[in-house]
Amino acid sequence: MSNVRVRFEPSPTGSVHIGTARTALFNWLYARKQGGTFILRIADTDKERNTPEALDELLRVLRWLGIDWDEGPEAGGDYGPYYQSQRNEIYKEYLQKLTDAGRTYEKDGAVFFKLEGERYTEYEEYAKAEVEKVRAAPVVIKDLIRGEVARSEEKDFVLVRSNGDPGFHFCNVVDDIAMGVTHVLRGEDHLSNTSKHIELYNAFGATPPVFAHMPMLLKDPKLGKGKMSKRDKGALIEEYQERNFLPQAVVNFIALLGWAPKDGQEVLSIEELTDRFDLKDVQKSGARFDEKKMSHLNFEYMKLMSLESYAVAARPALEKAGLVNAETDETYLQSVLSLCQEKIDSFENLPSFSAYFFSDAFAINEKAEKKTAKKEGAIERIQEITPRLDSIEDWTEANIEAAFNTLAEEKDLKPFAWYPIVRFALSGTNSGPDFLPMLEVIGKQTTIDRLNKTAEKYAS
RNA sequence: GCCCCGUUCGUCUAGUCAGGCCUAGGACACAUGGUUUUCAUCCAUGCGACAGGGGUUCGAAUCCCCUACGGGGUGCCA
Repeated sequence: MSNVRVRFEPSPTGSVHIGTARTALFNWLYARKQGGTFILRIADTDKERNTPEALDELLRVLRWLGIDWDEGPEAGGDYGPYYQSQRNEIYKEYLQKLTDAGRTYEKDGAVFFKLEGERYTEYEEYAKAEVEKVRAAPVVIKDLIRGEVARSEEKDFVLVRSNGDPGFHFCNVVDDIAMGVTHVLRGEDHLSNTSKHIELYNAFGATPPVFAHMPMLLKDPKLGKGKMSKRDKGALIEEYQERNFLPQAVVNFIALLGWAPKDGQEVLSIEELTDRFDLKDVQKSGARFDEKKMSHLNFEYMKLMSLESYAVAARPALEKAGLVNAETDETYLQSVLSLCQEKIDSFENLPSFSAYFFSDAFAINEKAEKKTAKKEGAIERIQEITPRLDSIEDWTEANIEAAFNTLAEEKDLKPFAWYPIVRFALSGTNSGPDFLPMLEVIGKQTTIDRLNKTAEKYAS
């Protein structure tokens, strides 16, 4: 194991944003690639917004994505506690160090960090007020993605709020020092704040970690400006869970947001991602999320699955639609699914595509109805083929095909004359899986019943 | 306002560090055609970008400067 130590520090305030998931993933990927340690640290200092349910949800989502942690909640570790709400003694201790060094002062009940340098006041447009500023020496941020970035802090900032809670910048740096964090990978929104953090490292006499600021995930321009927010469509991992996306597809997709492997391969398992991952290949500019590409990746994974695991993954969507239940015969389910796997690009579309295999109460497509059942001679076609099919003893694809061919020869037509109307009678639509296998799977009795029913219904 | 980061097809990106191999490659999307005598699969083809301007150079997507545009920060949020 290398000495690389990275951490992911989410605040458990509800659902998991796709950008949060990406930050977790990139930290995890880096730790695994380097043989380092991945720490999960919970930023739960805001008591009103943090709930135990939200924390459970967070852990559940991480596990669903296949992200595990070496230190943190439920995993333990030598640098705990891993909840910021339980680290007050440590914060007090570190605050004392700064106070002893003469780097703090109190104002309005809060504790501020005192920058070093010449002081002056200036009218600031942003604050719309005269503010005190400091000409502090620039600090250099060593960033694996952006190179060296120089920036100077110009205002003292809050360490401990007037209600006694330590603030983000302070907790962040103290925890990273105390936990021996070596690399900090986070969103670009923290780049400007990093000069505060380096001021703090310097004040503690600690060596800053190596930083890597990842590009922002941007909102679809049609929806507005700026970074993607939790309210935007596609922004929440939970949405993909509900829509029965495959976790490996979600992981693959978010890994490709702001990063690309050198060899250009796009469909990558989490092992292959780990193997190829390199911070040098992370993009500098913001990335926009494309649901179509996400679906495409999902389909690629759906096609790669064995029929057994495909069936396992398909069940939730089919059960939600009320088409299958625990009693549904697994062999039948798999034979239906074997027809769908190559055709259908998402589990959320599976129920509408396959409903008629499980229920007689399937929807009737009006366009298909017009093109088949309501056409001249449709009933005759059904009446011609039904007895032929009924007389088949061994209901196999080959025998079914033979029945159609024999009839077609007798009538001097092509089997195609019967296919569409039969497909419609069985499925209520004019599209679906390959025709003959579909009949075989549906079974003889159901086929005959539906043909008779359709003939009756459109007889007048 | 000030500070920081960025800018290659509609989108994700390769190429930029070490300038010529780039008439800029791939993927998704889209369009057309084909296969599947169904289709949402599959195959083929097409469409489509170096933000603009100036420099440096024999030569610039690649290096430098300016402008424009985008993003972020500037919170007793994280």
